[in-house]
Amino acid sequence: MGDPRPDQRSERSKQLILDATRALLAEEGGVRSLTIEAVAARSGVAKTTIYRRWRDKWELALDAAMIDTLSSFDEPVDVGDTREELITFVNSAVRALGSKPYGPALQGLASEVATDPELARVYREYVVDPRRQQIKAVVDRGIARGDLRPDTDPRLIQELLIGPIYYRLLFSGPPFDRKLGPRLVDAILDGFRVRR
Amino acid sequence: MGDPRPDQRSERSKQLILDATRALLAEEGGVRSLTIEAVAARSGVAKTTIYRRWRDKWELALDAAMIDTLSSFDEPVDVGDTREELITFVNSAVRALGSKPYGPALQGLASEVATDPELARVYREYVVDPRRQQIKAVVDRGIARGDLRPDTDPRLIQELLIGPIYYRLLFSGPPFDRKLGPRLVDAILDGFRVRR
Amino acid sequence: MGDPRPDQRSERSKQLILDATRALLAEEGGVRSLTIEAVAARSGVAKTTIYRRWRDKWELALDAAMIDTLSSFDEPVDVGDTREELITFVNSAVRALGSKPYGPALQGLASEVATDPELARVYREYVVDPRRQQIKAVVDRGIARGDLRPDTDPRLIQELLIGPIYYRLLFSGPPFDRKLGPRLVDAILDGFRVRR
Amino acid sequence: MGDPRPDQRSERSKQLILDATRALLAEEGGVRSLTIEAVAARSGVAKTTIYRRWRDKWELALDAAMIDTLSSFDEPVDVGDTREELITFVNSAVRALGSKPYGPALQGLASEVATDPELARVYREYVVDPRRQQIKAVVDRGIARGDLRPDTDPRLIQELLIGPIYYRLLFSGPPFDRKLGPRLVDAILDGFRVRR
DNA sequence: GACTAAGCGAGACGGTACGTCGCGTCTTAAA
DNA sequence: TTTAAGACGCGACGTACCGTCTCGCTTAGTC
Repeated sequence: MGDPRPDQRSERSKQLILDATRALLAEEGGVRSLTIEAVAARSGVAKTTIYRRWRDKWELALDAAMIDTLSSFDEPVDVGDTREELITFVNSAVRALGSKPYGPALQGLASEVATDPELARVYREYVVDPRRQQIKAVVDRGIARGDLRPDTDPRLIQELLIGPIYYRLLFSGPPFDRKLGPRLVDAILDGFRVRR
Repeated sequence: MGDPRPDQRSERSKQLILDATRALLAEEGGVRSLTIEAVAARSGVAKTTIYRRWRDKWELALDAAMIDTLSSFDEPVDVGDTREELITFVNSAVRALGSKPYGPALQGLASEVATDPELARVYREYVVDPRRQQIKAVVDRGIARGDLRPDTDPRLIQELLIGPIYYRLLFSGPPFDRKLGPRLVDAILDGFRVRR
Repeated sequence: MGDPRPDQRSERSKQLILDATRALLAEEGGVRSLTIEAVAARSGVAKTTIYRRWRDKWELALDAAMIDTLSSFDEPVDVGDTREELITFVNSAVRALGSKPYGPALQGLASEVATDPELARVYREYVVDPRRQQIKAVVDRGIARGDLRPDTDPRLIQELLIGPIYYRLLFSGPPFDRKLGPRLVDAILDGFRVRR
Repeated sequence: MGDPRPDQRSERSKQLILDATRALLAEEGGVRSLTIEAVAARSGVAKTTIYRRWRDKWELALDAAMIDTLSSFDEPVDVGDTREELITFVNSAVRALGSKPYGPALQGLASEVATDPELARVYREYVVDPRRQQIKAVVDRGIARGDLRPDTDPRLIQELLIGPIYYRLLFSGPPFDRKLGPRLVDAILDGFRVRR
């Protein structure tokens, strides 16, 4: 009684489900080919088992796509150079959105995240907020160093750096090349106005 | 007489459909409550009549949402002040995405536009490209006036100004207030770097 | 006024319609591939033109199938031999039901004739009744000759000879060979009881 | 995996579906008023549940109509009298085709059975073949008794007895009275030829 | 030889039913 | 007790044809 032995099948089937989900997301069709029934079929798991763990396919997709992508984000550690730290920050986003299964998954999830409060909460908790922490740290250091203006708003910086990448992913199309990060960072550092 | 009168029913039912679509989009639920059957029921039109004109509910939603929204975009005409022209440009986007039915519609459409090439084509043709023309004109004038650096890339400007707005709409949430436009414009004009 | 205006296009389109109908009936699929829209498309005639002349596709099919089939029925004229006359009678039915487009058409029409009073009326008027007249004449002559029993009921004779052929067409399947006619006739002439 | 699982709901919904089907078949309109949607509505079952078990409405109708009708067919057991046994045989058919829901169902099914090989297969397996077995037994006994000619063909007998009944049901109309059976049997036993 | 109404082609329309997909729930049997 | 298996109610999909209804255009026969 009260035996704290986790059922091993539980963990195993969870992995099977996530693997199948990632495979489906990476396939032609992205979220389109992601149905609970397809995940069940491919993973050899019963639909019930999936629903026991995730509310619907969007949470499942988000979970599956985030898991190893988020851990691959580079922490913009203090290297003494604000520009470089910002590039590190934005490059992680460019890389993630430009590759599978995260890119296609996010294309498919955008509408749901925008629309479903619970999914938005999860997304913000696991993706938006941690990154805000990161950018805040970078900005704070930048201000301390005297690189950035003291009133620099981290949220605005984040939106200016990340927004265009999502915009390309969703509306105006690729590319997601190496140069994108530096160009964005230089733009928001220097601005486009001519100095007189 | 000699008056080439197109089929009146045709035009009439088209309007009924678009009105019903807009009404549904503006309701609680946005694109979620937009089903072809609901549009048919509300407009008093047969499903087949809808399918005769639009491939699926996404094209219908795009059409319905764009029609009067696009025409409400302010043309950033030459007023001799680049900053003001950019604000005019970005304010149109803020206003559109912040109000019904365009905002909710675009939330629902994002995933489809990102995923369906035909829908993307339409969206780019009717939304992205015209706005690119506008921003290009503004940038060209800005360069000519000596306000903007000669190598200023209109696409980058557009993405920096528009991207964050979409990002809020889809991922990080409101607000879409008056100040957003000026803040974005000032950010990309001046940058955040401290001048030495 | 009140003048009968013979429009020649009228007659022409009628022929086009009937030809297209017969072609469709003879095709793989029989009545299944017979839709008013298909007839219109194949004949190059407007749907309206078809509906102007026939109530629905069943009447059209019946009309098209009967036209040259009925005229091909052999009249069982007086040849002095009742058995031979009966064989002539039944052979016409075997031949008609065994060939296109009449056979397939009747397979498709059976349910409608059984169910739609108006169609039944037409069918009886143009098919059943004339054949009843024929069989009555044969029977009358047979009785007069002393070949048939005086109380011989023509309707029963007709049903015994024709019923089995329809039964094969609809339920138990082919063949419709040469021997079928004589076998049926001999059966109902002689019966199967052993004489003592 | 291949486990025979007696799902109780399964059996229950099957009965609900068949009951609703039989009710609709017995109504004014016969197979005309039989749509899958109507069956679903009346039985309180989902359309998909119907399609899971029957390919289309024809198979459903056949199934529903046959089930208790076939079991009501009298077995023409050996009573020492061939005529009587034949009458027993044919009376079952007269009674079945003359009453609901079998009669109307068969009117509606005729065209489909004639046209759809799979439906024909089912019909022959469950209706035609068993009855052929019956008639064969009767004929065999009749020959053994010396009542019937030794070369009597059971298939021909069956077609002569059954064909006319179907013919009335589908083409020439009622009645299906008590006398029909005996008249048919006597006709094929004695024939109409005058003995000399 | 020009006029005019009937007949025509074209095809949009409201409508019914189709057969399918995938959802999320629920039940059962085995492990 | 947790699974796999899968039936179920449900909502919506997109399609096929139905039979009705304008729309001009064509054309025959009358003036």
